[in-house]
Amino acid sequence: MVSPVYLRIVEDIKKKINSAELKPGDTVPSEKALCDEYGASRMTVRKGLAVLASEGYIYSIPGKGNFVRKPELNKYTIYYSELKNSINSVDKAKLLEVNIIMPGDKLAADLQITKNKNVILIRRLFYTDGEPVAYDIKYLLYQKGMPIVEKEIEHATFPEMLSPGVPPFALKKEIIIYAATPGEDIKRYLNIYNELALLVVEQKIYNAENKPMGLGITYYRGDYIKLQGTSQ
Amino acid sequence: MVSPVYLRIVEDIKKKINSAELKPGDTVPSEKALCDEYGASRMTVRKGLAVLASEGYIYSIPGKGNFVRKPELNKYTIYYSELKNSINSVDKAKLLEVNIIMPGDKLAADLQITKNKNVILIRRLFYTDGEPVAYDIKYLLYQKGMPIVEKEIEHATFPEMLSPGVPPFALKKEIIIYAATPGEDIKRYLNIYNELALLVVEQKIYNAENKPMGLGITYYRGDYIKLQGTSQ
DNA sequence: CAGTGGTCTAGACCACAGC
DNA sequence: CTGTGGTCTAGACCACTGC
Repeated sequence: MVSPVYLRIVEDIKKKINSAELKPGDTVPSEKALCDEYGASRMTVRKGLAVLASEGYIYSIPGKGNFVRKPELNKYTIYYSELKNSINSVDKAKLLEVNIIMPGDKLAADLQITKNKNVILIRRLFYTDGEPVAYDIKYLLYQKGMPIVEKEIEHATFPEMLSPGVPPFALKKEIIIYAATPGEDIKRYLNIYNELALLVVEQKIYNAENKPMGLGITYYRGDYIKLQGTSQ
Repeated sequence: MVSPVYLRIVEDIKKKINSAELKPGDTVPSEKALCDEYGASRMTVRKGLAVLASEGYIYSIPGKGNFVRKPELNKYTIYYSELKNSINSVDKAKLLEVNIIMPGDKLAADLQITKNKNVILIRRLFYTDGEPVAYDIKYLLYQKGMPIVEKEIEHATFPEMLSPGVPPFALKKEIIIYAATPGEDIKRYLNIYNELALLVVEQKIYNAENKPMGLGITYYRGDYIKLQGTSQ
């Protein structure tokens, strides 16, 4: 059970980078030098370097060499869905309204459509342990094959509302996260009687051609939700 | 200017996945079949498949084949630093306090240390256009080479406070995002006179051995900051 | 010019799936 | 057993860099 040569190269170079023996900007030993050091063929060495490159540790400049990359210190990965995330989870959803509306100026601009195009509006309330914890609004462009049945809409996440009309791999998504104080209507929906902050998450879905397919806004009780992100 | 064979393989298979011709769970044509189809050697075909695998499109099971992966619909990438993010930016920081303290129960547990260990406390106020927009607290374990000079601390981000004692590639980080209402002290620091929500971002930094190195909490005026994340 | 990385081949041997 | 992917070699030719 000895690990393959290319993985030993990967591990050795990772160790040198993590221990600051190789610093950002430094050149990694040339492929020829690594061939000699490990007694390996060039393709094997290159496979190891390809792994390091795909993991963001190094990059290469043709004719010059391989170099240690500056780590992206500010990059985090976060898993978010309206109904489930790493810290909290919604156990029930109630459909408040499904309707077809004409967009106002802001919505038409957000969805990059003219104001005479119809938009599907979906409003829901999310519950945890019987308590309302979030108020959710979605605006969707109509897609072929989109679920119109209320049963299907009620517990669907945003991408699920669009598929199977749109294959999921082709979707690009964007979220914007901020805090706000609730207006009177949201206070009523979420049973808020005293001062309480909302965590607001806006979701925007684009198709493969970067055309907006839908906009979603979810207002969470601030004492209910926490989002979590990790680096690497 | 013809693109290399392995990239043509990558693009062709991506197209098939995005157009739902290949669905999650489907098998990609075998390496032998792709060799025949493109008139290429096996190593060239494998290079293309390696790219698709590293980008999350496919995975392989030895002895069985290559398969289309289910897309991670809930995964987002977010770039966050206390002082700068994609939508807003801090232009000035004021150091309120640098001190050495004994941790309370909660802080000791968070940092996984005993209560008799000293912790460095740093409190700052962030400004944009002359207005205070965020209140920032950091708790750090002392590291060799850590900057003690106030000038250096004032405008440093969390990872910068720890390096060069800790090489940046070795750091793992975690953020937790939530909304809250401000207490009296924060209202005073941030000039908040009426109802206003806070966006709170907790940062935790771990070294390569998963030992906590520091905890940071930043309280942003809700009308100031928006965090942005994108999929893919 | 020599040294670098980028692409590619035509084989090889291995371990594992499934019949 | 055949078919699959996983590792590896010893060459080749190309384009680019820098002296």
